[in-house]
Amino acid sequence: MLPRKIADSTVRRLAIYLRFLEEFEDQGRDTVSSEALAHRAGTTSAQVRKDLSFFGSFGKRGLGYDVHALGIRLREILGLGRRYRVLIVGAGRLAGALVQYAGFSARGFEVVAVVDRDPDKIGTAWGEIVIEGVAQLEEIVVREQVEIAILVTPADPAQGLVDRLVQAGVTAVLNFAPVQLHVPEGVDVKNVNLAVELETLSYALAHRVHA
Amino acid sequence: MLPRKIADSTVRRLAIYLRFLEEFEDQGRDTVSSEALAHRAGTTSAQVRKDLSFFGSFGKRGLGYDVHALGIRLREILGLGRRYRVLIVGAGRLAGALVQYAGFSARGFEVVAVVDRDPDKIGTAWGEIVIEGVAQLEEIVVREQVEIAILVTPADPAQGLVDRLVQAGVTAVLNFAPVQLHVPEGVDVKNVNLAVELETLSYALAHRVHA
DNA sequence: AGCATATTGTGAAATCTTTCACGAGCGCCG
DNA sequence: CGGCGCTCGTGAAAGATTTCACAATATGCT
Repeated sequence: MLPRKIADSTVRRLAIYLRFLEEFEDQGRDTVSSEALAHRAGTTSAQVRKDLSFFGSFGKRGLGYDVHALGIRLREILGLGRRYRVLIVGAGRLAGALVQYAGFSARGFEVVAVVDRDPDKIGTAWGEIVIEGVAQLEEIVVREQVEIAILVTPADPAQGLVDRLVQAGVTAVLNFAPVQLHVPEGVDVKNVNLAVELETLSYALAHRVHA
Repeated sequence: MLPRKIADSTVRRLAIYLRFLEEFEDQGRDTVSSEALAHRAGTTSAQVRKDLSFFGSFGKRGLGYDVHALGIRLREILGLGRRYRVLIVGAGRLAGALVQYAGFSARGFEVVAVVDRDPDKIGTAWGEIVIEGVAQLEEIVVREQVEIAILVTPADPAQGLVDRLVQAGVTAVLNFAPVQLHVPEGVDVKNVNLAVELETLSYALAHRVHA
């Protein structure tokens, strides 16, 4: 389960395949072909087979893949066999949407704490979770054994917060702040930037062939 | 302003450069080197120069780029010289966060309507905007001259909704629903899938070299 | 059993993206 | 005004990813 270096694009597709596999499983299908998966995932069958081949050979020639078995295998590969304890930094609306998003906890990502800077928010409850002060950041990371932090703050304080998180032991960060975070070797950061997504759309609109 | 085919990765980086350029402009800096931009954007100076070179040559050798002029040029390239009218489909919490997100309107993306399926939500106001019924989808697209739709619904209804949007004339879609949408030639779709982002993080955690 | 059909697994080829490396232009200073 | 130091622009090389194409193997039918 440990090939040297797998492309990020491959890992993302594996996550997408898993989603459709689960759908097929719910529908009671036993097997699925690379072609069927590819169609659902918006890629090609050769791509699906190549992606999977990095991790072993799971299919049966002439038949396809066993839906259930491949699902298990993909969850294993993606590290989804266990739960992850997640801290959300910043209690704005986007944070609220993330806390409530069922897709996360279904996949094993459990939000265990939320912190914010605003004294008016500290102490208020979001469902099970009571918002704590950002001053307690380090204490919370240790107390809750946080492994993943989701940063949902303005650009300005983001780097300082990530420094504190890393210092406290967090090694994986999902960053929504529109800055490039600098972190030491061994810490993973994934960036999500909604403005950038919209801007690639406007690029496409602007450069469309006008008939 | 019309090179054949520009990589998506390049366009995304241009959007990122623009963000830092604006920051530099606010700081009153007149010029910036490819090296400085690269550092902020988490890439290399050669990459920055190559990205820009697809669209012309904007720098001065020995000096760098004029912050103001390059900003204008990038906004032009990205199609940000005008405002875009955006419809949000689905009025959940994530939609709420998007409506309120200042970054969008600052970049010229103006939310002109929100629709939902839930009769309890229809008629309630979100700031300036009154939520309308999904039945009015086509009417709203025409009335408001919608160009971009943001789909923030569960997976199930997403394809049907996108079919209706395309039929009504929308040609750009930002899709948060965890499905691969099938659209005709000439329609652009960008996908944002938060679960996939987290799963690439858990992949990284699972495959880390355990010292 | 033999044949037709389906679909995987995978090297090799094609394509795409990033990095390298260096010539050339620009401004400053003496 | 000439030389120096800086930084761009870019073709070519390297590296990464995707696509191709086909042998291998499984099933089912007669």
